[in-house]
Amino acid sequence: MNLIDRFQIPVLEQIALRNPQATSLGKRLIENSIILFDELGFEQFTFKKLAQAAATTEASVYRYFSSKQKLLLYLVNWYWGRLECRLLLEAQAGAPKERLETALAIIINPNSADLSTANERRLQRIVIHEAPKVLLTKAVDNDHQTGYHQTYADVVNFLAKLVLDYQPNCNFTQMLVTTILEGSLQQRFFAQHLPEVTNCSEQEDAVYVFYKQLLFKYLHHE
Amino acid sequence: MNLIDRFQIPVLEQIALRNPQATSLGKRLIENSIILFDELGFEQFTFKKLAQAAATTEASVYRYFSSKQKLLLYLVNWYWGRLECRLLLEAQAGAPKERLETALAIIINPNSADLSTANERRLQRIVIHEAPKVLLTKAVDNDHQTGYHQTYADVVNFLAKLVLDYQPNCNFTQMLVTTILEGSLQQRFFAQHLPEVTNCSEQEDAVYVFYKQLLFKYLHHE
DNA sequence: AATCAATGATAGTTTTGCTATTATTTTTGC
DNA sequence: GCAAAAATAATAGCAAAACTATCATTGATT
Repeated sequence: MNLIDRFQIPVLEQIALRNPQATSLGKRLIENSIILFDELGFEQFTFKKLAQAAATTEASVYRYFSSKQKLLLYLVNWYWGRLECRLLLEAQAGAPKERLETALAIIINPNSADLSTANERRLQRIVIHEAPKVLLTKAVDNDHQTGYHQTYADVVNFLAKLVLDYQPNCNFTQMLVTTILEGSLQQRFFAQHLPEVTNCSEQEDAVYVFYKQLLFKYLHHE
Repeated sequence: MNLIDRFQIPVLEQIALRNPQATSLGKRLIENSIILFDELGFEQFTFKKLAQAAATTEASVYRYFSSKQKLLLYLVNWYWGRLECRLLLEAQAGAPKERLETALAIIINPNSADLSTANERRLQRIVIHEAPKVLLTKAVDNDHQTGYHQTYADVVNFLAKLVLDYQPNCNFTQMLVTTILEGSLQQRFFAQHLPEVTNCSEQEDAVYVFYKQLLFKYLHHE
């Protein structure tokens, strides 16, 4: 077990009814839900299909997650949690500018270490395609109060701190960070599905180049 | 009937089974769906509830829209179509910089003319909260091929042209435009529901100030 | 007056999301 | 190693949502 897998993400235990990482069935559910969410999308995904894929029953799935929304929320939090972990490990040393560049690379670069496995790549696709569906809900205020979006907020605030270390005069730190964070994910979607509204081919990493320019040009002018 | 209401949005007729603007029932459906999508959200919205609100039957609703996804797509296209119309009317004259500033104000400013009615404000909230749910779907490639997202692409490309008029050396025009377009909508959501990841209060228009800075700082450096 | 399109009224189907119950297996404490 | 407890399987069932179908009625057109 490597460092990143030992990183605890506190939110996760609140979202699930019981810890899926602790049992063999639980792990099977997570594995298969990542595959199914990726392949079917949120709308076509059902607990019945998940149960079938994980060789269990619908009722058993409900003992781990009270709804498919919660399950997706669990996966999304896992993504942000691991990203936060990588940021803490890799973007803590060096000069402010260097740390900011490292952080940006971690957030945006698709060729980085944590996308090395098929599941990690699936997980990022899930975040890109499905995450808004558990954020843009009438339940968002309750969810947020319960802490279900705290990991995301933590990532934003970690990055905001890096920005302020580099450029203490920056006025709209969080807006800058979320613009880059959300924008870079969105560009990947556009690149694949609405190519005429973006100018990034997925190979040469135009997304990284653009957002790096955007970030540093904005900060240099302050 | 003012100028903007006479502007034809070609996509709309393809999305609906029959033109809802042409009949009294159709208009009632549109009116009430705007209210209901806004108040219930996409998930809780049903054709049964819409039928009840518009004093008709579920079957009749299905004669106008084949699904609630299509109805939402219709409303979202309407939003972008009207925005495109305003851009064409108001951002065509003057120096490139001036036109770009006007366009930005049209896109971002919530106090502008087209948000004067309650329904227009509802429509913008719907675009903010619900639009991703008909974009981030497994049907997106089909939808896009059918032209269901063309109005959005048109808006993006209109803005991209303004950017290029102002700064012909800009490399990532579309990425810049979508970043601002999507970002500014998202900030309104954050402001209301996850205030700690943004720094805009909704009153003094920080969103406009920030994205204007971001845009022009990026372009001046080219 | 006859016709045709739009709407109303009603019913029915399938799927999803979820709950409940009981049986069986597995784990845990002693 | 055994009893108790917990987890899971197996199965059934319900309410609502998302449609589809049918036929009667109204209302506009010519």
